[in-house]
Amino acid sequence: MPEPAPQLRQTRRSLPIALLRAREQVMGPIRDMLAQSGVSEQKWRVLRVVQEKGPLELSQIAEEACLLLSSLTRMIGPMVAEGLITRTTPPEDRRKTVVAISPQGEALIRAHAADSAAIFARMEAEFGEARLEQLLDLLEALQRLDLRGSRQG
Amino acid sequence: MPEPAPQLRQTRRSLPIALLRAREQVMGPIRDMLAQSGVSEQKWRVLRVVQEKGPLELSQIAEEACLLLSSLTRMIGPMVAEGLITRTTPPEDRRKTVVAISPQGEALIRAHAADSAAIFARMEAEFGEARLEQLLDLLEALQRLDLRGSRQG
DNA sequence: CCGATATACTTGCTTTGTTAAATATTAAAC
DNA sequence: GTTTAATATTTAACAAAGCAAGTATATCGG
Repeated sequence: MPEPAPQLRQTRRSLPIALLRAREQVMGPIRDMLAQSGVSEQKWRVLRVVQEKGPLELSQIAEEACLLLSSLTRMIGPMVAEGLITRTTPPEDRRKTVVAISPQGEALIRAHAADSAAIFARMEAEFGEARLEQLLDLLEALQRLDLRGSRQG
Repeated sequence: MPEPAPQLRQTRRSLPIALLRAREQVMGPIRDMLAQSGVSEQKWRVLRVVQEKGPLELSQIAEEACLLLSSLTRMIGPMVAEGLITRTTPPEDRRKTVVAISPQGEALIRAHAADSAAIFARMEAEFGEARLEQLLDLLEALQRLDLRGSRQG
C-alpha cells in the first residue's frame, strides 16, 4: 500500500523559501556593488540604519538591521577602526553604547547612492512600479503580524 | 552650501531589507519546529529540495536551496552520516556528486508535515489567504527577473 | 594522444550566526 | 544604604556563511 505523499507545499510556494530566493535575486547586484568598497552586507545595513535614524543604541540597531546583538558587538569595533562610525557611552546610562555614523560613513553611503538608485530603478523597470510597491506593502504588513504560536502561550 | 542628502530609500521601503525582516518574522515558528528534531534550517531546505525534485547534483541543490556550494559540501557528509540522504558519483561523470533523499529523510519530512501545515494555516489566517497568495505570486515573479546589470554584459 | 580549458567540487581562512554564560550599570525593594 | 533584580552589552565557543584558491575529472583544439 503506497504511503501518502508527505505533501508539503512546493518549495516554490513555500513562503520562507520564496522569501529567501527572492532576496538572493535582489541581493545579486547589491553584492556586486558592495564588493567594490569592501563593506560587508551586514556593515552596510548598520550604516544605512544609523544614517537613516541618527545615533542609536546597539539594541536598536540590531533590531532594525536584523542582526543579533552579539554579532553587532563584534563588528562595531572594526567599523570604528575603519572610521565608518563612532561609538559613545551616554553619561546618564553608562550601560549603553550609542553609535553614530561618521562623515566617512556618510561619504561611503553617498559613494554608493547613484549605483544603488540605478539598481533600484532597474528593478522597478523590470518588475513594474506598481507591483514593486504592492510587494513592499505586503512585506511591511507581514512584518507587523504576530505569529507566535499558541504553542508557548 | 549644504550637501544634498544621500537619499537612499528608507530601509522600510528597501526591498532587500524588507525581505530579510519578513523572512525573520516567518521563520520564527519554523525554527521552533525544526529545533525539536535537531535539523538545521539549511539541512531542512536541502531535504525539501531533493524530496521535491528527486536526485540532484550538488550544484543544482545549492541553487535551489540558496546555499553556496562550499556550504553544501560541508553539510552533505553529516547528513549522510545521519542517514537523511545518500550520495553517489555517477560513473559517466565522476566529477559530480548526486544526492538523493533516504527513507529516513522522507520520514523526517513526514514527521513535520502536520506542524508545517499548521504553521502555514496560521499564517494564512493571520495574513489572509488572498494576500498570501498574492505575495507568493509576486515573489515567484521576482525570482524570474533577470537583474544582471548591463554593467558586466 | 597532449596540453590547455572548463566543470564540479573541496578546502582553508575570515566573518557572522547562535546560544549560553559573564560583566557592568541601573533601578527596585527592603 | 545595601542586597536583589532588571538592563545593556560583552565574551566564549562552535556551527555555518562567504570568498578565494586548490583538486580532480572531462572536454576541446591541434
